[in-house]
Amino acid sequence: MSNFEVLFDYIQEISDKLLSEDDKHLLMAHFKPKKLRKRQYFLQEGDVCKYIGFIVKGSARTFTVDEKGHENVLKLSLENWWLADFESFYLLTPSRFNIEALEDLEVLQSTNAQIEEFLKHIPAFSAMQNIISQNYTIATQKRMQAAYSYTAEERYEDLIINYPHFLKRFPQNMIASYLGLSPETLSRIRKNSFK
Amino acid sequence: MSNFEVLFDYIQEISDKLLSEDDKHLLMAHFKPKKLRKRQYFLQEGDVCKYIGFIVKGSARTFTVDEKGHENVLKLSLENWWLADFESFYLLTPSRFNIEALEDLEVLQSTNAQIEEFLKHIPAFSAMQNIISQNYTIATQKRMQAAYSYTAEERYEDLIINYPHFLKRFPQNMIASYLGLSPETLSRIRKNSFK
DNA sequence: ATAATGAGTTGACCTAAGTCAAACCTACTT
DNA sequence: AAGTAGGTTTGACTTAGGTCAACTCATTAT
Repeated sequence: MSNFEVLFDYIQEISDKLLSEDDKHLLMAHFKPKKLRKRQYFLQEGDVCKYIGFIVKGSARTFTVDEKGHENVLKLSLENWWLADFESFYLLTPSRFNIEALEDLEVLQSTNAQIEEFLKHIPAFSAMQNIISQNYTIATQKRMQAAYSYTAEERYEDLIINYPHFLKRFPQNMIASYLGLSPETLSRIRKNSFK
Repeated sequence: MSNFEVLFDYIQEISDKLLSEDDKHLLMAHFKPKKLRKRQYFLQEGDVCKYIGFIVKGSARTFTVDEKGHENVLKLSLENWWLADFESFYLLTPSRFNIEALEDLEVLQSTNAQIEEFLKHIPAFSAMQNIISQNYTIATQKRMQAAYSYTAEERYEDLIINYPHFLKRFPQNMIASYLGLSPETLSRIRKNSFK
C-alpha cells in the first residue's frame, strides 16, 4: 500500500464522505512525502511550524525543554496521526516545542495555505477536520481532568486502558514524561501493580 | 443591548464575515434565552448535555466530584464564552461533569442538531467555529503544558498574566481548584508573592 | 442586633512524588 | 569479545503541596 493510499483510507474511514479521483489528485499534488531517521527533528524550538505531517509509518514525540534542561513530553504520536505544533502552524509564530522522530518516520506533509485549499475544495477533507476537532476536544478535556485530579497511578492505569499499544511502541521513560512523572516513579508504580 | 445583539456582535467580531438579516433571524428563531439563578445547574452529572449555551451575562464553573466528594473545577466561564460538556454534547452520552452558575446567569442556548444547521447555512457561524476551534486547540495545549510542567506558583502567575479578570470575578477557592490546588496552598502562595 | 454560614488564613503535620546516585541490563558498535 | 550508550531498577533522602483543625472576617438570614 502506497503512502497516499494510507492517507486516503484514513480520510475515508473517519469522514464517511467519498474522495473523488479529482480529490485524490489534488491531495497527491500537494502532500509531499518526507522521511526522517530516528532522532531527527520534524520541528525545532524557535522555528515556525510550516508543515503539518500525516504519519504513514513510525513514531514521534512533542516535547519542551525547560531552563534546567528538563525535557517534558506533551504528545506521543503514531501512524495515522497528525504531527504539528498547531499554535505555530496556525499563527505562524515561532514554536516553543520540539518534535522528534522516535523511530524512522515517514510522513506526508503540507502547508497551512494548502490545507485551507483542501478544506475549501474537498468535502471529505473538511468533514474529516470537523471529526478530528471534536475528538481532540473530547480527548483533551479528559486529559486535562486526569492531569489535575488523578494520581500518578491512576493516570498510568488510564493509559493502559486507553492506549495499550503505547506500552509496546514507546520507551518507558517517554511514557513517564508523557504522564508527567519521573522515570523512577513510573518504574515503582509498575513494580507495585504486579502484586 | 439585547441578548441577541451581544451574540451577533460576538460572531461578527471573531468571524469577520457579515451576518445577513436572514442569518440573524435564523439565529433568533433557534437560540432560546434561559436564565439561571446563582447556584442553579446548567448541567448535572449523569444527564446528557443537550444544550450549548452562549453566556450573555454571569459566570459558571464546570466541575467533577470524585468518590471522596472532592470537587474539581475544570473550567471557569464568563460572558461571551460557550457553555457545554462537549463530549456529552457531541456524542449525546451522559456527562461526567456538572456546570453550575456562580452568579445569576443569562444564556442563549441551542441544540446540537440546530448548531449543525447554523454551520451549514450561516457562513459567519462556521467561520466563527473554525476560529474558536483553533483558539481552543492553542489554549488547551498551553494549559496541558502548564499542568504537567509548571509549579503551583508558576501556574498562578500564568493566570494573573493571562486571565487577570478571573481574580475579580471568581472566589479564590474556585481559582485554587481550577489551578489544581487546595485553597490553603493558593492562600500561602498569595501571601508569599507579596514580599 | 445576633446568629449562622461560607470564604480566607494560619499552623502543625503528612504523604506522594521528585531527586540523586549507584547498580544493572540489553542492544549495538568496533 | 569487549566497550559503550540507553534505558530501567532500587535505595536513601528531600520537598512541594495536601490534609486537618482552629481561628478570623464578612455577608446573609432571622
